[in-house]
Amino acid sequence: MITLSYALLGLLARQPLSGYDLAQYMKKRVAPMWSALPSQIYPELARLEKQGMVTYRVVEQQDHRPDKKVYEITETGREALRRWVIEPTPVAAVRDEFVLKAYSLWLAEPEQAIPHFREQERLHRQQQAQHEETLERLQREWRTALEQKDSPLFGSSLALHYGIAYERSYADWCQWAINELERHRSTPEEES
Amino acid sequence: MITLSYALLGLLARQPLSGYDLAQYMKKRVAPMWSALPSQIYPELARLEKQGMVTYRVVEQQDHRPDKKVYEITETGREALRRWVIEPTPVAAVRDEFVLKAYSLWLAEPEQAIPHFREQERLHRQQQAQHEETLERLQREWRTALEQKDSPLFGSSLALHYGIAYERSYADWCQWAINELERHRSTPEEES
DNA sequence: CATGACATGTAAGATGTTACATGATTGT
DNA sequence: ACAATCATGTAACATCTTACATGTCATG
Repeated sequence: MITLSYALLGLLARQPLSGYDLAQYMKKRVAPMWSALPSQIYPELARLEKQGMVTYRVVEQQDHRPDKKVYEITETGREALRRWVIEPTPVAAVRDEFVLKAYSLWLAEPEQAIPHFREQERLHRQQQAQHEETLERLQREWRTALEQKDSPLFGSSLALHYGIAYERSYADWCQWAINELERHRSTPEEES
Repeated sequence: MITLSYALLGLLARQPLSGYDLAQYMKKRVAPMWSALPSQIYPELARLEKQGMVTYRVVEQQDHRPDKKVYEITETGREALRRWVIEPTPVAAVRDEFVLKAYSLWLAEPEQAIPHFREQERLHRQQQAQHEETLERLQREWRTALEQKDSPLFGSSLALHYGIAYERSYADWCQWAINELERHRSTPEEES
């Protein structure tokens, strides 16, 4: 079982969903932890079904919209997920192309890099704001559930807090880098 | 050209290195940005050589140690690296198995998860301390070079600052989560 | 009249990991 | 005696991305 399987089971443990729904969730809600495209999700769901981790029923739609398969987690799937959750995990390897570019930035003109840092900062602040909004909505609507460790919302809260911290720290780094780059740019002028 | 190529070129732009050296660097210094194993690095170096991005000369060793190929970046390689550095970059997708487990933590007993959070916190604080040490060493030994935007050490500084912020934010999240988990554990007792 | 939402997939290719192979020297 | 360091790779496998295929309805 690959990690993606557990991402899917983690969503299905909360509610039944179609492959299409799962793909949407992977883009939005699960984005701070894992990501996958539909072309990987559909075959993986078929594999989970063969292994007895999920079942599905075909739901016919109105308005000539295509039929959909709504997947549900089985007790076997729930057990596998429970076991995986409490297994030890190796520290995640970071793979960030933008930071890697920063490492070789000394080869280029700072002026050309500054707009890219501004854009990254903007996008990460935007993502941070979105997570904060989601968290606040959960807190307003489900105050009591968030206090129960056995509520799915407790898991959502943990993940959202991670996402918020990650995005803020990333955006702050961009801001700091822009400052450094601009400081360097103005330094030669101080010679006069 | 895959991202790994630029990671390798980014190291070779600073000094000539063997494949073995590069593999060591990828494990330590480049870890906060990218990672790769020797089995991927060696074939990739061969491809870079075919493309004229790097050259190598065989260096015979003493003490019956195996010969090594010391790679050097070419002007072509340096130009490719320079162009890549100032290209726009899509926001990096996060893929963190531990955070994904947190999302489904409501299915398990918090007591079983707490030690894993403690271990992750320990490892991330350790990594943070190591980056801080490296940065301080650079600052002590190369104070003037760090102020020059065209010095490799400027790139190192950017990357190290990122790594430090990332590790601290991760460790802080673990600490916060442990607190939450312990609070939940003690809550039932407050009923009396 | 084109794009996007809905809905499910397949096929080919790129990228990354795990396991294996060799062989001397130095440290525990 | 056993593992680690130095040094370079190959082969097989697992995973992920990109491109393609199908068809209707609503929106701009």
